[in-house]
Formats: sequence, structure tokens, C-alpha cells
Amino acid sequence: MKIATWNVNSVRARLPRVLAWLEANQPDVLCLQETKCEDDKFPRAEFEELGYSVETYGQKTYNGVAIAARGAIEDVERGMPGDLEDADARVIAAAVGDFLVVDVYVVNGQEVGSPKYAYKLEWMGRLRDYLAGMDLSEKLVLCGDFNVTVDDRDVYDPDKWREKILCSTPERQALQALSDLGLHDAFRRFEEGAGHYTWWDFRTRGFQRGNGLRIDHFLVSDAAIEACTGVAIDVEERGREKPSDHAPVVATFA
DNA sequence: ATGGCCAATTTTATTGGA
Repeated sequence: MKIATWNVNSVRARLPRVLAWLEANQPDVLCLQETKCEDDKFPRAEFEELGYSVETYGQKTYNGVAIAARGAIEDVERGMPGDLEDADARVIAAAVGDFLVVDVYVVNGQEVGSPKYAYKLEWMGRLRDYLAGMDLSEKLVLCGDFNVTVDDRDVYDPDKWREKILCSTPERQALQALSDLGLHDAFRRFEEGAGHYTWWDFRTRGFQRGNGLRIDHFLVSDAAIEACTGVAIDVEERGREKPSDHAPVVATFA
């Protein structure tokens, strides 16, 4: 079972890239973030032509998540408890085979101390409560764009980013609270070194300079980590024409 | 120290991203 996560930064703008990537990599499941389109505008037919069914939870312009899978996608849940009527489309959960997949696009937070930062921490707290209600004895895979680095190994210049957005202690604690439920950072099971990133800023030409952050993660249950045989960041995809600012990340399970 | 790029909509600016 190969499960991928990718913040595509608009599924319509990225469609040729996404379809080519699916054909080349053949994951069983692809979790998308920042689809940036309403469900009836999602390019569903193009995914289906490649043999993928799709469940979407989108909105106009911002946010938006979707799960594409070769097999049946069952028990789909959109949003989470505590969401308001017009809540951001940031989480979709479903069963695929014997895996429970939870696809998230965590709030960015803009700047430490800002109203959006407070919203980020509140949202992550609710995500924790939502997950606490799930069956964590199952093979549960929580993946997506968390907009938080786990520790300084995930940051190209930790001193520059000290207590800044994506790296602040409260954000890392909110992420740790998810791990404390019994979820494991699958990437770190296989790689302990620094310098492995999943996002590079367009504005600073971060990719060309090697300035990135690791903010896209797989947090998986005991049963899932036991089955996990590897996690790979597709850095090459980030270097192609008209890329997303995030690279796809692929977790493989026996 | 700052800004750079990219996408969508409110489009010839603005907002948000991280």
C-alpha cells in the first residue's frame, strides 16, 4: 500500500503535473491539499480516467482537500466536530482498504501572535480531539500539510526561524499533542538527519538555494508504523516545470 | 535587512500563502 500526500497549490493549475505524477508513481492513495476549488469544479474525470476514484471537500479560492484512490473510498467524513457552518475545508477522512486515512491542511497562522495564529492553535486542538475519538488501534494514517516543523532538523536556518511561524514552541507542542495520542512521525523512523524538506518558498527562490522546511508529515498509528517500510520525499518533482511549492511525500506499507 | 513568486478573484489591484 503506497499512500502519498501533496499540497498541490491549486489542483486545476497543477493538473498536468498531478496526472503525470500519478501515472509515473502509481500510489494507491493520494491525499491532496490546497485544491482551491469547489467540489463541482474539481477535475474528477481526469482522475477517473487514470483509474482513481476521488472524494473532495473543497471551497472557492482557498484551502480544499481531496482523497484519490485506486480502491473504494468508504466512510467519508468532511470537516470535523466544532466546525462552523462556513468552516474552512481543511480535513477529509475515509477508509481505504484496511487503512483509515485522515488528510489535513492545517491553518498557516501567518505570524506568531496574530489572530490567525490563535486560530491555528485552536484548530490543531480540535484536530487532536477529533483524532482522539478514532480507533487508534487500527492502521490510521494522518497525513498532509501541517504547516509546522517538528524540530530544528526540519529547518534550513533554525536561528533565523527561531520562534517564528511554522517553528514556534506552541505550534510544535500542538503537533506533539497529536503524536502523544500514539502517532509516529513515519519519516523519522527511517531518517534521523537534518536537511530533508518538503516545502521551499517561491518568493525567496528557496528551492534553488536549498532553503526549505519539512512541514508535510505522516503521523501514523502503531499498527501502521509496524507495516511502514519507507517514506520518501519526491524532491525531483519540486524541481520540474511549473511545480507546486510543496513536494509530494510517499509512505509505503507492507 | 528586505524582497523576491504564484494562484485566484475581488482582476490591471488585492489577498493569502509559509
